[in-house]
Formats: sequence, structure tokens, C-alpha cells
Amino acid sequence: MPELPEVERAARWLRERVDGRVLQGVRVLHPAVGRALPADASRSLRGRRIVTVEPRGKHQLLRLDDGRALHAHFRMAGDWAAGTLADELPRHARLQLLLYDGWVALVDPRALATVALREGDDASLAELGPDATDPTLDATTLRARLGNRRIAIKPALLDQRVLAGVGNIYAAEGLWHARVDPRVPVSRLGVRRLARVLEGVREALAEGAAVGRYADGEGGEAFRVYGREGEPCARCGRAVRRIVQAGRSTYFCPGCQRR
DNA sequence: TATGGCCTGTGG
DNA sequence: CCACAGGCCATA
Repeated sequence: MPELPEVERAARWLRERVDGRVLQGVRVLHPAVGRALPADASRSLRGRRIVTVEPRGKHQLLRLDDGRALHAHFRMAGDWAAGTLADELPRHARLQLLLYDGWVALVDPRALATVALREGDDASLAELGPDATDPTLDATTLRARLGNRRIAIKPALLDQRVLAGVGNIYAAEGLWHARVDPRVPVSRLGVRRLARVLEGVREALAEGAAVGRYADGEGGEAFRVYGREGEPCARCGRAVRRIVQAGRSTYFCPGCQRR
């Protein structure tokens, strides 16, 4: 469940449960997580208090009272779950944070999520662009960050160094709102159209935040183009197309999204 | 830019 | 069986 609105929601959820609590232990439950968080690192976490949980793009930082931070990234399918000490762990729990009266687990069926221990403000997030929702980010800034590259706008929106938090769904949905063809090279987009792109992406993000779990159940109904290949566009009726860009599916309406 | 790898699950 | 999955990295 991981693009900006989902990560922000997850971080809030986690913060409510762990702020000010002391880690009684950390268990690595899958070798893929263990590579980034070796045994001595997880051992060193025992007794540390979690001060806060901060989202940044699709990343989450669990700040500790000794200045270090647990850095979590959900990748494709991660999420948090919580339970009491009597509760069984969920099927795909990959990491367990033990509290004195319960636990929080990183659940991730695909085991692509990562957790690493950071020494304070190391350089791990330095390359990230501003969060897509950051009010100081405007079309002029975005124009400058994109530069005159040949890359198409849709894969460019996925570049976390340009702006942070936009993933495959919100990029497609945002471009639909903006009526911009995902294949347009960024060099051909001026400040005016980029303002629409930014607005469209933010509209999609806001919708996702309002729905909660965008792609699940009811949430999936909210999509305009994502996953709707062959269905009529809600705006102009033309069949939604699916293409592949940079190895990822892109959905768009060839009728009302302009080059 | 395209491809493959990381992992596992689901749906056609 | 195969294609695909809300991410990201390494490679040529």
C-alpha cells in the first residue's frame, strides 16, 4: 500500500502506537530484511525509546532517543500491523518490534520492503526531491527540477529525486486529471502545463488520502484510468489504453490526454 | 532506454 | 503455465 498518502497514513498509525514507547526487542523474520538489519544492529535497539515517526516521500523514519533512526520503506506491498503479546503474527510478518505489552510488525507478502538502522541524519534521504504535497513546490520549481531531458513525463514523475512520494498509480491518475499524455517529453512541458500536472497529481493524492486505501475494495472504484484498460474514459468515452514505460504499466486516455 | 533481479502472491 | 503487481537498484 505504498505511495505518499498511504505512507503518511501508515506513519501516523504507527506513531500513535509507538511514540514514547521502549523497544523490548527486535526480531528479523525474513532474511531479506536481515541483510539490511543484521543481528547486532537489531540487538542494539533493545531498550531504546521511539521518539517519533516521520514520513518523508515513501520513506518512514522511526526516530530513537539516542539520535539514531530505524528507516523503513514499504516498496510494493508493505504495511504495519499490531497485536498484543498473545496474538499470533500475521502470515507475512517480516520484522517484529516488541513493546512491553504487545508488538508492531512490518507485514509484506513480497518481502521487498527494507528496514535499516541510520546514524542520525545520514545522507540516505538527501537525494529526495520535495514531497509532492510540499506547498513550497510550485510549477516553476518543478520546471527547473525536470530540466530539458528527453524523458517522458510519466516516468519522470516516478523519479524520487524530482519529487518524492508519487508512484505508478498517482502518476497515471494525476496525468489524467491534468489531461496530459504520459509520453510527452518533459522538455516540451512549459510552466503552464506543469502547473496542471502538479495540480492533477495533488488532486489524485488528495483523493487517495480521503479514500484511505486507494486501490483496495471501494478505493479501486476511484481510479479514472489505472487498471482500466479497454474501459471507456469517464471524461470523453474513448477506451483507456495501457502501454509500458520504463518497464512499468501506464494507463491513459488517448482521447483527452494531449501530447 | 530496456532488461533483469529482488521476493511472493494472485488471477487469467 | 504465464503475466503482472502501488518500488527501486544495477547493468550494458
